Amino acid sequence: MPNILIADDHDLVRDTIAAYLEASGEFKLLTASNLDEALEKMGGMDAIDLLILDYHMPGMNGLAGLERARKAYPATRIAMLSGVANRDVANKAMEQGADGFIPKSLTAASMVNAIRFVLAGERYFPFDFGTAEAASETPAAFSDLSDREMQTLEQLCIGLSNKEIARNLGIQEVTVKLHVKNVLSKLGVANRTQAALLAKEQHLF
Amino acid sequence: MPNILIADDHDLVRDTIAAYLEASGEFKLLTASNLDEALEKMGGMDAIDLLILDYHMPGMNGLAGLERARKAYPATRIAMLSGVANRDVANKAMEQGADGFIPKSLTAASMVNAIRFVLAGERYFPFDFGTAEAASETPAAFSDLSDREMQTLEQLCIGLSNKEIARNLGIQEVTVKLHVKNVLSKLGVANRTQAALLAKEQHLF
DNA sequence: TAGTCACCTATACCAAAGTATAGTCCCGCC
DNA sequence: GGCGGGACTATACTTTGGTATAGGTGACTA
Repeated sequence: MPNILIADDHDLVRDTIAAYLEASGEFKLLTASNLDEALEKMGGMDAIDLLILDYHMPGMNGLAGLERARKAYPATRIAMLSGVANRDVANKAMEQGADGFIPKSLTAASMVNAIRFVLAGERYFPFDFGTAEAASETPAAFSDLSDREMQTLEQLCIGLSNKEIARNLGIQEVTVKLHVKNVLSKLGVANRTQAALLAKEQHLF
Repeated sequence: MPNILIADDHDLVRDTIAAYLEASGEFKLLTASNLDEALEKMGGMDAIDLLILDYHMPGMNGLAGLERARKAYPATRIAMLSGVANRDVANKAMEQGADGFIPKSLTAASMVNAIRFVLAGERYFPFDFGTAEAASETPAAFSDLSDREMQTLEQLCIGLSNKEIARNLGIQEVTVKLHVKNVLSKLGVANRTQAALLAKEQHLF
């Protein structure tokens, strides 16, 4: 029977999903409440066939945690679990070596199918997830941003001033102003606060 | 056997929790994916003993949805379910007539106990939840804000300018500047963007 | 009654944010 | 080669944001 290790910081969610999967009689479940605990348990038991990681969980830092897990266990199948991530995040996860992506909008039955799929060696990616719903794909506006503009936006999202951003990026304040102006017009917002709020809402940083 | 209606927009979370509860053999479960659907199902079947509402769900608008549900069904027991809410939100939920508060940090077994509790006519509130963890209680800084300052902060959180805020609150722009200044110093942040981000991070608006 | 506090307004000043225009450099592309 | 685009800088300007100080009102309270 395949061993599955599921890591999610919400005990309730993790335990009930684990119980649901175990009830199917097809899998053996282990759980962890953060990335470090998950990696540790992997070490003790190398017979884990599938590692399921919650996108929002201590130690993850977005997709950085996925990379850590992937490097530590290049052979293990890894699936991402997320309630908020949009399609672009899912795409990036797949690029970074995830074997599957399970949005929490999936039904429980579909999740089981997805897991069977991944365990069979396929990669599971629900291309249709969230299509019709509101703003599930990163709005086109964000992909229009150039590299520098994106970096600037990232700094805006910590509430930094133009001067601080200039120092951090090693450029002049005037240049930052230019980038900020472009960001605002490309995102269609009126000021830096709205830009930061919008980016945060889309879970970009 | 008591009837429970659980409403959560994440199909996966809702279905697995429902399955878990049903597996206990103590309850009969119904589900809904948003508040309107939940209220509708209540109407068709007035034998619902417990309504479980996710704090973040279409139609909820924070605790406004709880109030709607409470008004529509004054006699039904209602519990809130949340993965992010802090203790202050939980307190407010209890004040507004919730009979229980279930953080997702609870274990599955504790949730069942909590539900038994609520169905028995008690009010369930996990006083210890999130005590030791990071920033689970609304930082003191926020409670220092006066009414007007709080209203001003709320407007900041939509990225409005001082002028717009002044118009919305029916006061002069200079006054808004005063409120903003006070908010910044009370929250210990450098500018309006940081204030907005901080408030959003604490899920205040 | 005096004190305190939230709230509002006013004037004034300086710093920061945002706009506009123009020009340089580099790189990839037709 | 010429072209366009991204990144960067510069100058100059207007608007907004944030600080400082001072003063007026009403409400609640010692």
